[in-house]
Amino acid sequence: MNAMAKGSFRDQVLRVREDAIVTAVNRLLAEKGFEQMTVDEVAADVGIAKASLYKHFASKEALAAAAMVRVLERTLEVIGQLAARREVAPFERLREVTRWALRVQLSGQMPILPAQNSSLRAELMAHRTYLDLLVTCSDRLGEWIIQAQADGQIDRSLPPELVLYTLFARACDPVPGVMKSSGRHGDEQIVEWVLATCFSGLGTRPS
Amino acid sequence: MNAMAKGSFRDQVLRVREDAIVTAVNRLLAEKGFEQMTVDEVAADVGIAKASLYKHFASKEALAAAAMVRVLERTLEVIGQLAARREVAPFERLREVTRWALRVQLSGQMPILPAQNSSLRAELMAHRTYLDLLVTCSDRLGEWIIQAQADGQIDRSLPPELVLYTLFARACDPVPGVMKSSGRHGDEQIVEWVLATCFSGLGTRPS
DNA sequence: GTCTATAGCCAGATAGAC
DNA sequence: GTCTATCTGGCTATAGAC
Repeated sequence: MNAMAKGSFRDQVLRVREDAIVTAVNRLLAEKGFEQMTVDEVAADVGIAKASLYKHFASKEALAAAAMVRVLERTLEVIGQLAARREVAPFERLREVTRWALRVQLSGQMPILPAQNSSLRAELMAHRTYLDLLVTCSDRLGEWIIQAQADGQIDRSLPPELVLYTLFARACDPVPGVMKSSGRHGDEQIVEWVLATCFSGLGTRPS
Repeated sequence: MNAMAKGSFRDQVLRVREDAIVTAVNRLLAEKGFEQMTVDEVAADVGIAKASLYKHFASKEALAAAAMVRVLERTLEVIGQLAARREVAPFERLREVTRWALRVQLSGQMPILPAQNSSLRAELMAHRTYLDLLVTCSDRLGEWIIQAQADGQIDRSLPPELVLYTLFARACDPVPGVMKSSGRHGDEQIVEWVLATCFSGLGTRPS
């Protein structure tokens, strides 16, 4: 939480440690969600005492918020990279972002969407950095959605917000995980199938 | 749990009470999920003491299992009614089942899909009635899926199990609830939009 | 800043009177 | 079967020594 300066050696050690904490939290959030994750597990995973965790982060909610912030930062990086590729149409950019999210999900590193009633929800809604990143992320994706609708590549009768929520939801969908747990299919194959159901739907095109 | 006989008056009273319990559990499962639901809430909602609940159901997991069983029974009823309408194609039947599930979800009565790691999961996997209903339900939907693929109405490149999981997942998707919470759209409109994203996808058909 | 030990709380489950 | 009162265990968070 502190130690933003990267000058001294001690501070760098601190940053590395906090990064390890956030990584552990991120993995546990992906595995079991906020309520089911215990601070003891996080401490054990990082290899330090629970009390030490609380020297870095004020609460369990703060731990989760840090992980959510990092996910959003990475998402914005991916969005930025795609935005630089001017030859890629908005519709394809949305597909690429979703593809990236599905891969992260299948690798067990996508934190579960905070439930509508979670105690986490309130804290996140008061977390400036998180909210700012979320809004930025939504805005950039929202632009692409509207452009894709103008291009005739996304159904114009769908409200852009519905499309946005649908993409967010697909990033946390249980379906890829269930398919993976059968052990019969590779990650890339699952990603392509889920992408197909998301963008093309279950039905075939009428000829 | 007991009192299957409907003979005596006392037993009927018991059945009505247990039905009220299951209804409350069902609502709370839909609202907050298994882990977030507390037995105290259930008792308060029914209007009896917590200890009395445990005279009817052995554990919190047993409460949830009863609710899940009832949902599956109702699902099978819907499936049975659709099966009787021979003029409706399998693809349309799948859409109708999904439409029904989305309506139940929006009315706040669809229990949340049990998470892969939940303590509930283990108990359900040992619950004969639940498993039997789940398998029956999956088999009947699976038949329709395969027929719809043979009819060329569902993408043949998708594994039937993926289609099945996708339909189950859509019944518990957070998207309809989030759309409803904005208060700007009616339930039926939301149902149609979500059905469209599910069966036709986000993209428009190439002409 | 790290640890051990523990406070404080809450939720699932039970005891025992009626 | 229903109640009140209580037990038990697990979890967040903190005290205090080093």
